[in-house]
Amino acid sequence: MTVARQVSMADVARRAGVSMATASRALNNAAGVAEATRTRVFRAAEELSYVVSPEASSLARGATQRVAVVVPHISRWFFAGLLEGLEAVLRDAGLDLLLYHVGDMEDRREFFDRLPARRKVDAVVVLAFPVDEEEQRRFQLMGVDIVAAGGQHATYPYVCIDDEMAGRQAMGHLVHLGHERIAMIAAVDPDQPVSLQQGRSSAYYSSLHDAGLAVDDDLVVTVNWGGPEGALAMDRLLGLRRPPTAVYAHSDEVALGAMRSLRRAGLSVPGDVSVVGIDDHPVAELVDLTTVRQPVEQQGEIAGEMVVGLLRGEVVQRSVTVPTQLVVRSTTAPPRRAGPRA
Amino acid sequence: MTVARQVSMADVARRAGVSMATASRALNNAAGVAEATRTRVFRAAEELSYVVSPEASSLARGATQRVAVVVPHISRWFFAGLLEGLEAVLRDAGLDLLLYHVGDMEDRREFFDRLPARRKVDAVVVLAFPVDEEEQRRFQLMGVDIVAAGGQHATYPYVCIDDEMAGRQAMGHLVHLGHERIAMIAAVDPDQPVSLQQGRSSAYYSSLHDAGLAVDDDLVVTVNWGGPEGALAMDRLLGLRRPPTAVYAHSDEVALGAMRSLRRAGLSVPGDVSVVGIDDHPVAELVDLTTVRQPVEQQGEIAGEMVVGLLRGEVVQRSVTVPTQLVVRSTTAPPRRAGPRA
DNA sequence: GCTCTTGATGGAAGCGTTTCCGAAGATGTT
DNA sequence: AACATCTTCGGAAACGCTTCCATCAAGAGC
Repeated sequence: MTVARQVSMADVARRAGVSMATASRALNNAAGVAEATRTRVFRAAEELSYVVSPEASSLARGATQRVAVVVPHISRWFFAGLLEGLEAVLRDAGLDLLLYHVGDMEDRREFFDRLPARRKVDAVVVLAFPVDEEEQRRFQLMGVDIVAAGGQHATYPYVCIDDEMAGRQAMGHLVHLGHERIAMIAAVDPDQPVSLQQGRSSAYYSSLHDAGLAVDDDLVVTVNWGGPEGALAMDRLLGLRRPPTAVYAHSDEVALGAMRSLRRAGLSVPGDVSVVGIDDHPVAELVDLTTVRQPVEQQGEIAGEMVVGLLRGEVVQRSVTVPTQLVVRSTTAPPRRAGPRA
Repeated sequence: MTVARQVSMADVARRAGVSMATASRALNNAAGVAEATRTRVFRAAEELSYVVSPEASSLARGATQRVAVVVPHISRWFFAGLLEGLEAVLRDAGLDLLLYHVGDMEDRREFFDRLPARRKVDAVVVLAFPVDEEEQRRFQLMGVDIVAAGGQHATYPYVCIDDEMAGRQAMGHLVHLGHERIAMIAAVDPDQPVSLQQGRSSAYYSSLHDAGLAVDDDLVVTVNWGGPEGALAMDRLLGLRRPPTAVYAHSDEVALGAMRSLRRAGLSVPGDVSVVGIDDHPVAELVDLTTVRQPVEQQGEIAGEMVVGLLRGEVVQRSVTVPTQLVVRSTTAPPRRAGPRA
């Protein structure tokens, strides 16, 4: 694998018959370069297939043109979707995206220890996790811009959905159908210090309250995020003396798990019990799951725009909340007169 | 957001009472530094909470400690999984990961034009897409190491599964159950020049052949990758005078789509028709889909190890093929004596 | 025709490391 | 005691670019 000697800006300048200063200005489309000169420089660069050394450029300029993205889970649909949106706008803006997976607390410590290495990036966007005070100080110290996505944040600009609202859309649907014994399967991320989606839970209680329905503590079960965990939760609910006629799951993945338990128990959905999720995960459409849609890529894009704005020194909105929307498919129906067979 | 003046290596050197040369050597654990001196330098660095400037370091050293990962789809499970594995080993090796989404041909051109900007990365791993000759030359020109994952590659080291084998495992299962009219829903990526997963198709024909079964062209339908597309394909198959009693889908997502069509048509799975996929997507478990499992994260990890090896100048295996495994769940069963009701 | 702007250009000083090379002590050999 | 060898260390030249500042030429204004 032979590598031609890297052609440097000096080569371009020489070929174009100008000084390096001028070559640099021309190449960067900076002001104060005669049009003819600029063209000449560009041609020379073209001919030598020259491309600037980002290292040198960053070093001299003091900005890296890179932004770090910190995610707790890479392959979970929600995060992958955010990432996709984010990448698109960052790329359009000529920014490179450094990906960091920060799963558990250990990773987190390491990340804050090692990585925010000075000047590695100009900004970082943290996806769906809170940043404690000490960590905020670190960020501040390294002087990077921060934006958060997928969860609201006190200190930094953020984009997210209104979880409470999303939850109420799901619950409202169930209530509206006439359900009175509604269960909630709440999902939490074991590796995160706190849940960012409190709203999803509180929506349950407020909806019940608004509908004049009593809350039965047996009907809410909290599990770690994930399909199999959702199934476990459903098993528990099915073991109740009076099982629910409907279940509200914090996410589609959890809902899917619940449906599996239902299926294996020989119960029909929505005949015996209705199920509603949140997210509108691509598979929701494939299994005809009623859910509340949240625009995922769009959130990523907005976060991206915030970063770009910040980097340009513009003032950006402190927060934007994107709307969610109930999508009724076929896992929900009015309750049986006599509830599911117990 | 006030930023303290960046402390440089000169500060550290001064504080430790040594020259920059020595400080640099000490910090890099290079040979030829007295133990006492090294300790002193480290302490000074610690006290000043010094961290090297990656830009300057790269510039001087000529290596970036960064690797680019090029993916055709970020949020598709398979790629996200690869990414997850890859990120983990790259991170352990102290390498940063630059993410590039190269969806269609347009992106691709842009990528090769702009991004391989000299020195942005030390290596690139391309996920599941072929690299044409011109593009190979570009790579060579920029002198980076390349590894491929999720598809075999003629020129670069790669890691992948044996698609033919995976397909045969799926088909073999169907044949073994006694099916004789087996359909195939082949999935292709419209944005990619060629399908990297030819083996999945050829397995169909060879399995049929081995079983002494005739091929009926009506039974194979090719669609773009995706659940909804799978559903369409199934609709077409159901329209046949003699529909299949089993379908082999190129992926779980496609299989899921097919199942939706089946369900909507009032057909039961596996009662009326059996369905088998490939991948063992997390939801496969939740819908009890029979499938062929491929270790996704592991492939990412292996690709990562290859990169790390290459960067260390070691010789790495030209290719590694990870094993797949049939996972029988409940979407497959022997055919009805009289085929599905038409 | 002669200053005054204004616009285009070049010189050169950084940016923060790494690393080649030589200097100096320290150690070991006869 | 003189000399060769090692080890440890400092000086200084890259690395490839950006940008401040000065210079210079050419129109503008009188």
